Amino acid sequence: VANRSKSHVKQERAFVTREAILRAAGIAFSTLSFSEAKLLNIAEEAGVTQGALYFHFASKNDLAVEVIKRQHETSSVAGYEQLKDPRGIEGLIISSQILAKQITTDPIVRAGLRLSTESSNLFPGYVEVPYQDWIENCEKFVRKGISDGDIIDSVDVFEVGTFIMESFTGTQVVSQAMTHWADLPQRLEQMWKIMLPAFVVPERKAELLALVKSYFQN
Amino acid sequence: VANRSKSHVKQERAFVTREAILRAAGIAFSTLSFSEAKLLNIAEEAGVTQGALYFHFASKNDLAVEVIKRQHETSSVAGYEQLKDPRGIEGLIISSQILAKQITTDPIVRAGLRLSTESSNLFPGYVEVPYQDWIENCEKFVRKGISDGDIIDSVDVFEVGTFIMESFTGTQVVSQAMTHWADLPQRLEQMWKIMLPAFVVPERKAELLALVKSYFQN
Amino acid sequence: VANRSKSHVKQERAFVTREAILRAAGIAFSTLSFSEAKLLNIAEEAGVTQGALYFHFASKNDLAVEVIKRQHETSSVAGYEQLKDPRGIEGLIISSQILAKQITTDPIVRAGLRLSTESSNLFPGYVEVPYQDWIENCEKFVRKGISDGDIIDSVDVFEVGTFIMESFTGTQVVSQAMTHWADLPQRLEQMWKIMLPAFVVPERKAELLALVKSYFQN
Amino acid sequence: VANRSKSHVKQERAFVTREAILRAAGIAFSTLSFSEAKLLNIAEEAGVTQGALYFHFASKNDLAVEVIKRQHETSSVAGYEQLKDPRGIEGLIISSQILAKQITTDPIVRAGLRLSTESSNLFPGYVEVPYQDWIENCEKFVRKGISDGDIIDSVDVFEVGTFIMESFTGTQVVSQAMTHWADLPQRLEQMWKIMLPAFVVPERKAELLALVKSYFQN
DNA sequence: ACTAACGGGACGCCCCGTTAGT
DNA sequence: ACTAACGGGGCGTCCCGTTAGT
Repeated sequence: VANRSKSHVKQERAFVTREAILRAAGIAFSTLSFSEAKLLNIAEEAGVTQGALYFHFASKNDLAVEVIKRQHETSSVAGYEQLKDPRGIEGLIISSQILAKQITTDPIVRAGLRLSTESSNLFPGYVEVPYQDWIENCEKFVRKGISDGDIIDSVDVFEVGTFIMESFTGTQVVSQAMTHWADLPQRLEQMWKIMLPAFVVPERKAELLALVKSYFQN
Repeated sequence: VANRSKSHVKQERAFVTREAILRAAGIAFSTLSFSEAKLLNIAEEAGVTQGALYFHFASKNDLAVEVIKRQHETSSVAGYEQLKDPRGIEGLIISSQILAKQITTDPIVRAGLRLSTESSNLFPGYVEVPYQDWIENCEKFVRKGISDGDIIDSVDVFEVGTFIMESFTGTQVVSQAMTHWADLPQRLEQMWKIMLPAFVVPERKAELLALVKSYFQN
Repeated sequence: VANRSKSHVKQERAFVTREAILRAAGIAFSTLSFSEAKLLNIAEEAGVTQGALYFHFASKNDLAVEVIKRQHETSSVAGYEQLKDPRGIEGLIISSQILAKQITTDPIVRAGLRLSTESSNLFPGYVEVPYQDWIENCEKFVRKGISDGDIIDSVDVFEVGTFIMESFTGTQVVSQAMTHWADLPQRLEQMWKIMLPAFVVPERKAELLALVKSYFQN
Repeated sequence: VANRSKSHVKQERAFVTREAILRAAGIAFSTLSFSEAKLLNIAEEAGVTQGALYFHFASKNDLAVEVIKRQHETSSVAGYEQLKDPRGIEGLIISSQILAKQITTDPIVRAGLRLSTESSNLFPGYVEVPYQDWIENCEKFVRKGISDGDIIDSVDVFEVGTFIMESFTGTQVVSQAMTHWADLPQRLEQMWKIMLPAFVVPERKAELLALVKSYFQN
C-alpha cells in the first residue's frame, strides 16, 4: 500500500492518476528499455495526457527513478519480513520465492530491476544499492542458518551470501531471457536443489529439499 | 586485370573501415542501450561519415545484429576449443575464465551480450540461442567430468549444467553492476569455490580448488 | 454588515496579492521578453500559485497589459507634475531626471517600456501612445521655454520636442545595453550638455548647464 | 557578398539553402522576438525542412548568432567605407544614411539589431560591441570634422561622438515604434537639422544643412 | 566502387498557458 | 484561491535516402 499520508485536500483523484501512471510506467519499462519506452505510450496506457504526467513527474528520468524506488520498497519488504522468522535457511528460501512471485506478477518490480541494471548510467547510485542490500540480507540469513545448525559453520558467511545472491540473479536473468519468467519458480527450485548441498549440513539436506519442493509447487 | 587489383585495394580498405565501424559499434552498444547509442557517434568514433556507415550496414538494426553475430563467434570458440580437452571440469573452469577475459577486454563481446539480453524484442531469436548453447556445452563438460571421476555420478547432468550457466551469468551481471566487470575474476574464483562442493566428489575438491586459484590469479 | 467587514478583509488580502503579482511580473517582464517570461516563475516570485494568478488576471496578456498601464500611470505623473512648474526648460530637465530614476529603480516601469516596445504586436496601440505623449509634453515645455526667453524663438517647436524625446530614448537604450542603466544619470547629464547649445539662447547656456549638473549629481 | 571560400566540394546547393535560411531568419527575427519566432516558420519561409535547418545551424540560438554576425558585417562596412572619405562630417551623415537604408531594406540588419538589443541575455557579449564600434567611428569622424574646420574645436570628441550615436539610436527606435521605419530618413534629416548647430561652426551650418537635405531626399 | 555532403521527415521530451473541480 | 489536469506545440535530433564527387 502506497503512502498517501502527505495528501492534503482532494488528492484522491491525484493519488489515483499517479498510481495509474506508475503502473503504466511499470509495464513500459519492464517491456522496453528506458529510451525505447515512450512517455506518450505510458500516458495513453495510464489514460491521462502527457500534461497530467508532467504534473506528477518532472521528467522521464524522474518517473523512472520513482519506479525504481517503488520496486525497491516492494522487494525490500520480502526480505525484511522474513528476517523476523526464527529459521534462517527457510527465510531465505521463502524470500526467493516471494521475490520470484513479485517478478512474475508485478510489472513495477520487473521495471525497477531492468532500469537499475541496464540504465545504470542514468540513475547513478541506484544500481549497487539493491544488490548490496540483498547480499547483506543473505548474510544475515546464512548466519542464522549456521546458528540453527542448518549451515556448515566453517563457511565464509559473506562469500556464501554473495554466491546465493548471484545465483538467484543469474537464474532470474536466464529465465527472463528464455521464457520471460514463466519458468522462474521451477528454475529456482532446481537452483536450490543443486545449491543447498554446497553449504548445508548433510543431515538437514533431505528435509530442506522437501521444503523447497513444497514452496515452489504451490 | 588492372580492374581486379584496384578492386582488391578497395576491398582491403573497405574491410578496414568495416572493422573500424564494428569496433566503434561495440564500444557504443556496450556502454549504451540500443536506442541510446547514436549512429553519428559510432561513425565519429570509427572515423567515418554516416554515409560510409550506411554503405556497409543497411541500418542501425543491421549493425547491431552484426555485432551480436561477431560476439557469438568469438565466445563460442572459447567453449568449443576447451571441449577438445580431455578433462571435463578443468575445461569448464578454463572456459569461464576465457569468457571472463573476453567480457572484460572485448567491447564487442560486451555489446553483443547487452544487445541480446536487453533489446531482445528487436532481435528475436538471438537471445535464447547463446544461453542454450552454453547450457549444452556445460552439460558436455559435466558428462566428461563424471567419466573423469571428478563429478558425483548421481547428479542430473542437465540440471547441474544449467545451474553452472546460471551462476556464471549471475556473477557476471552482478560484477557488471557493481564494478563494471573489474572484479569479475575474483568473483568467479569465489563462485567456483562455493559451487564446486555441490557436485564434485570430495576427494577431488582440494585439487580443483587449487586449480581454480591458479587460473584466476594469473 | 458582518458580511461587509469580512469582505473588506478579503479585499485587503486580494489587493496585497494583486500588487505582489504585479511586482513579480514587473521583475520578470523587465528581465525577460514576453514569451521568455513564464507565469509559473512570476507566481513563485509573487509567492502565490498559478491559480491565484489567474484569479486576478485573465491571461498572461492581460497581466502584461496591466503592467504597461501601471508604468504609463507612473511615468505620466513625472511630466504632468512638472508642467505645472512655471519654468519650461527646467521642467524638462527635471522630468528627464525623474524618468531616469523611475527606469533605474522601478522594475514595473522598465517592464512596461520593454513590453510596449518589443512586443508591440501583442499590445497594439500601446507602443505609439507613450512616445506621442512625451513628444507633446516636450513641445509644451519647449513652448514655455521660448516664452521664458530660454529657447531661441525661431526653432520649430515640434521638431525640437521630437528631437529631445528621441535623444532621451537613445540615451536610455544605449545605457541599458552597455551598463544596464547604471550610468544613465551621467549619460543624461552629458546629453543635456551637448544638446542644450543647439536651441538654447547663448545668454542662458551657462546657467542651465550648471542646473543640469546639480540635478544629475545629487 | 557572403564568404564561401570555406566551401569544399559540392557546396553550391548548401550555400543557397544556407542563405535562404538566413534570409528567412532575418524576416522572422526582425518581426518577432527571439522566442516568438518559431523555427518551423523560418524553415517554411526558407522552403526547407527543419532537418535541413538543423544541418546548417545547430540550434535556434546558433542561427540567431549567425544573423547577428551577418548584420554586424553588413553594418560595419558602412562606417569603415566612409572613414576613407577625407571629409569628416560628411562621412558621418552619409554613414547614417547608409545605415538607415540598411535598416529599412535589409531584414537581417533589423533582425540583428533587434536580437542584440532585446535578447542580450541570450547572446552575451554581442550587445555592447556594435555600440562601442559606432561610438569609436563617430569619434573618428568628429576628429576629422574638427581638423576640417567644420566642428568647433573646443568640444569633447568622445562626448559628441557618443551623443551622435545615442541620438541616431533613439531616432531609429522611435521611427520603428511609430511607423516601422517608414519615416526614418525624414526623422534623420530633422535630427541632423537640430543637432548640427550644437557642435558645428556657424559658418559651415548652412552648407551642411543643404547637404543633409540632398542626402535624405534622394 | 566508394565516400561525403546534404536534405527530409518524424517524433520525443519538455513545458507552457489555461481551465475544471473544490 | 488552489490542486489537478489538459491540450498544444517547440526544439532538438535521429535515422535515413539521395545526389554528387573521386
